[in-house]
Amino acid sequence: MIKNKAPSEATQRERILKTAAQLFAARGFHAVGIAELGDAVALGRGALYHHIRSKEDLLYDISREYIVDLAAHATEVARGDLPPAERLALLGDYLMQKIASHQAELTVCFREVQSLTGERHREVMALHARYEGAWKSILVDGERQGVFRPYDAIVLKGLLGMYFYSYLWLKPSGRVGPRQIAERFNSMALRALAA
Amino acid sequence: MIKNKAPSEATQRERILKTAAQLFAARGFHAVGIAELGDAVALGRGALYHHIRSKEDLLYDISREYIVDLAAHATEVARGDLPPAERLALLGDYLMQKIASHQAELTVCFREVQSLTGERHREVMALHARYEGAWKSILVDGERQGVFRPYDAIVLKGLLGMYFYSYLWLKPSGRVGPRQIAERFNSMALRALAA
DNA sequence: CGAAGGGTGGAACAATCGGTACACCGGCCC
DNA sequence: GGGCCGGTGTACCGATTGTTCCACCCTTCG
Repeated sequence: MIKNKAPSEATQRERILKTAAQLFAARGFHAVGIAELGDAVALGRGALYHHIRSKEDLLYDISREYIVDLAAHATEVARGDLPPAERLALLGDYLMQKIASHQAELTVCFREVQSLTGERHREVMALHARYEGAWKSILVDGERQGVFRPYDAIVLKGLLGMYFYSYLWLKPSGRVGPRQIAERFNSMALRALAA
Repeated sequence: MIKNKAPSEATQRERILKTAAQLFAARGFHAVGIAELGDAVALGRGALYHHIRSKEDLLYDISREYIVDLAAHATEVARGDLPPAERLALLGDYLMQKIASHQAELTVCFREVQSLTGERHREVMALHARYEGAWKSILVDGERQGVFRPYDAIVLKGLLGMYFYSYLWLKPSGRVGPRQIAERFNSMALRALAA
């Protein structure tokens, strides 16, 4: 039956993607070999290659999924008609939640982009730019409405760095959860932006 | 003469370190092979290994030099008796200047630490912690003097992320120089910290 | 003039790299 | 029951990995 086969295969692939993300996040894309990944998922190389196309595709699939998700959410929120400060807080919340719930994947997405090549690299970089563009449009809106200072690309880079860099130090078992972290970062951002 | 030999050898080694830093920064430590590095410096593998001990030592030397420098400067400034806001600005200035003037090396220092192993990894991580500790002590001082809000580790992480992340997007030929970037980041930090 | 020694290039090392080919197993449908 | 086929393990591919070894070259010094 298709019904029995499909889910099993899908979960195998998801398991491989998850394990690969953890290994890549911990030691770096090029530092992890196919053999090591095979051991980690308890699969021979032949079986492994039945589920993936290539090692780089693995990195591509992991990175793409999450930056697409972030960009889609941010684009939607940016287009809304909420006050800019609230839109910005929504982006901050969502970002911190994603990093906290999928830290390995987002570490890969942020830190290992450079290991993609050719068209795949360009595509993922374009998605990163799209995400940043959504933030920018909110900052520009805030300026037009007179609630934010004049838009400054450096300020935007600084804010994104503040949120992004958390993939490095976030502890899943930390005392303060992602919601509280987002709250503090959001209020820092708003204080920095307030006209 | 020793005088003729030593400088030549020293500059050879420095040239290797600089080239390695650029390659590691552009494509990642494990993605760059010794053969490629040899080509880049126009040296055979044998000649190359006459100047370095191992590939990982290359990464260690690059990382260590700059985090030691940052930590030393930050520790000294933190111990000073300037107002906390000014001490913080000094750290921000120095950090941005270093990133701008040695972007490849600091990219390696920040992004490739994970590729170090064993004792070398622990040592460099400890230096990073030392650097962060200097920032923390300034924030705590500011709290005691009543000029900063109560110390919050999350806020510190956010501020450091804002500065650090610039290794990714900084353009040496950018319109705004590192001093102006530091100025804006510093004022953002102070607005976020102001009691 | 000969010994010495740092600097160099290149061969060779075992190990591992990502990826492919193929034989086999087990449950499915006809 | 026989053919089919997705899933799997294993052997193997050429290429490249980091590192070592050694013969050479050139300068310097005795």
